[in-house]
Amino acid sequence: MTSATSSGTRGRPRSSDRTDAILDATNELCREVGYDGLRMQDVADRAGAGLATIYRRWSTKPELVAAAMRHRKMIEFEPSGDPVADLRSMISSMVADIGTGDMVAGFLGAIREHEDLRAALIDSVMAEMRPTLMGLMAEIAPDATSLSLLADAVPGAILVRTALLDLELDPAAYADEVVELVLALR
Amino acid sequence: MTSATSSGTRGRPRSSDRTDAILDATNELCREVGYDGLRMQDVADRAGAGLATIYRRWSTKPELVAAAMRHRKMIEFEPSGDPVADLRSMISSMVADIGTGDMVAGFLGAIREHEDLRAALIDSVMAEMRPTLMGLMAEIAPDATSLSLLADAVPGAILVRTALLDLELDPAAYADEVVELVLALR
DNA sequence: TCGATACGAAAAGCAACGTTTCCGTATATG
DNA sequence: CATATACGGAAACGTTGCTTTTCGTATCGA
Repeated sequence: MTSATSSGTRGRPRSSDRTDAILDATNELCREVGYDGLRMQDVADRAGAGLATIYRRWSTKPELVAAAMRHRKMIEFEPSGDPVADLRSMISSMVADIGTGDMVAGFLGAIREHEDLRAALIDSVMAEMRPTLMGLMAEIAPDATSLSLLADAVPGAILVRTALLDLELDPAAYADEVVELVLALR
Repeated sequence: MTSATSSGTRGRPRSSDRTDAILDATNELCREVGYDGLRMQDVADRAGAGLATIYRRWSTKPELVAAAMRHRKMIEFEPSGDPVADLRSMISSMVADIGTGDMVAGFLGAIREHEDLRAALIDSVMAEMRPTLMGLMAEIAPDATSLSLLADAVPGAILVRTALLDLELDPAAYADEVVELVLALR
């Protein structure tokens, strides 16, 4: 039931089974209760692991969360050729991916203190998304000069509405709002 | 050196001097280190007060911070008649007021747990600003249909750039970006 | 089979910090 | 003047939650 990462070392190798279970549990809990609400003991319980098994791999909570963030796969996005439809579907995924207010809120506090966590969050949430987003918008409104502002404002409004105002955000409806704005820039 | 709030009660009255000093210290420290970084002991030290003097007035940290938030005066804003100039100046003030990333970041985590704190933050930062912002944008681009999205996206982009990306945001430059976007919607 | 290491479970260790309490002193009402 | 409360300073209390350690057992390489 285990696949070993057989190095040249002696003794029982670590189970990549356990590693994945822990990272998955971390991601699930992050989404459910946010960074602050995440307890190491809860991660262990959900993964069916012991605390020692976690700390053998990552030495602190932010390191674990950063690793978990990098572990989850990017939003898969396959362009259909219709930039408006693509933009719409991408924004929808983005809303769903950013998730509840709880999730993001705590992170913003935590990344102040842990640079590696910030990097992981940005890589996982922003870095991949931003060029795609700008590319699609540029296809729709080629002459618009404010696209880099929009690239920050589109996720920013999600943040304001979920984390600050605590609204339930409908992915499709939000996508429509953004599409309408970009279309107005043609 | 004190002005008393002489109620019908007996004993030495509380000094409004001390109340103001504590609220001011709270606001200063919030701006410097954010909500999470704010220590009750530090508030007391900066205000030259004792912890008992704080807790005699507010029973918890979030209550104190909420009170401090409501205590600071709104952004004063006097319309000049030129909506573009007014929008520019208003956005500038907004960037300066929202302040460093530290400030907002911790708040987003804290307001999840303290509804009164959320209300104070929204009243102090968003409530006053939003109608003014939308009004100015509507003057500039009367036919635009995306103004309510922009009303969340404009502060949202500030959030993303300061709290998430940790960029230094130049108030005037950011105001220019927003103005340019709104002008494109005419 | 032996030695080294991993595993889950449980129990300490321990540091931070909000909150409370105590002290001696100051300042109000009556 | 007597009483009640506020004040600053400092110490104490209590909780929370990350991190470490210990235990008996399991699983790998040699």
